[in-house]
Amino acid sequence: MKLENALLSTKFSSEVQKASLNVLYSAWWLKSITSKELKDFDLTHEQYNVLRILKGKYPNQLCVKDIARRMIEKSSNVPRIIDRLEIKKLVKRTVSESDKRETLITITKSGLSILESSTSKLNKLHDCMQNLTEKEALQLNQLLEKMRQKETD
Amino acid sequence: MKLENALLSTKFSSEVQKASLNVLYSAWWLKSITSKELKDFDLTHEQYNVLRILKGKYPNQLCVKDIARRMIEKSSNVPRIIDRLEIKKLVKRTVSESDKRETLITITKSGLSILESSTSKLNKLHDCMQNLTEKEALQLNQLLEKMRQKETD
DNA sequence: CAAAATTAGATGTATATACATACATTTGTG
DNA sequence: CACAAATGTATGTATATACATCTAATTTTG
Repeated sequence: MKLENALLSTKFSSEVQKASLNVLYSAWWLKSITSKELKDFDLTHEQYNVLRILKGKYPNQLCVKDIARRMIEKSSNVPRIIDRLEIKKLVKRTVSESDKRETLITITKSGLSILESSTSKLNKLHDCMQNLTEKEALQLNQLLEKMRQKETD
Repeated sequence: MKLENALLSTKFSSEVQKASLNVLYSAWWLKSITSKELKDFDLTHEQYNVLRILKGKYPNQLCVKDIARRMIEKSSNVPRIIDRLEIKKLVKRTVSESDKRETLITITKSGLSILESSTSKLNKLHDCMQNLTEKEALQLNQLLEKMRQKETD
């Protein structure tokens, strides 16, 4: 859908301003289609993201701040997301021996299993909407990174 | 910042998958830099968005569902955002005469004034980070719309 | 035209975001 | 080594998201 139809607006002051709105809308769109799939697994987008990060380092553990650093949305409140995953026994908390301030998070067998099946479902969705070629995706990545150029590194 | 550095990850299964994460991260990045500016005006991103929509039709009024249809994030709970704007006297609610189910929302003088000054601040921010040319922005818009191609219209 | 279905908006609940603060542990410095 | 500063995590608060439910008004229909 064209942005004009999605927002019922035709008044954009420039292509640059329109691009900002387009990025925001596209992110909402992506989140909402994936969340719909994750619902079958009783996972939120953010819970899935934490599980995915933990799996990336499995069987190593990660502490809360290391997870936070890898989150897409940096202001995510990771301890609270962990709370919900822990209740569902998808992760385990242990106090770090080397630094007792740190809480180490381990993904459980159950967590790995639910991550695997949900990822496979998301990949199927992804294949269905493979509208962009790899070359176009590369171009999109370059443009987004150029947009964020001034970001404090 | 490159996505690899933002997410501390180098394992992307494809440029297409990376593009999804890049869109999500870019949206978070855009929201967080604009929210920082809006804080001076005691406005959230969503409150600002509602005011902007109302101004677009000013001096005409809009009912709640017409605002909702123009929101970037379609799942926004517009009545509650209106609640907060109403407390700050930036908008006014009136029951529609033609259809008493509808609530008509009017932006107040105070709302217009705060919108004007916050918009001018955001535009300044925008100028500072004008990294994309109009041509690149157009290309970005086209790629995002191609990505969303399968969207049910 | 009365009953059923639909629509508009408000409200409730769980989770998340954004940010502040509190507490415990660790590190740095005199 | 004591004590201040910094760090890691948990927790509190306001607002938002996502979605369900409720009420009132309107439209459809039989």
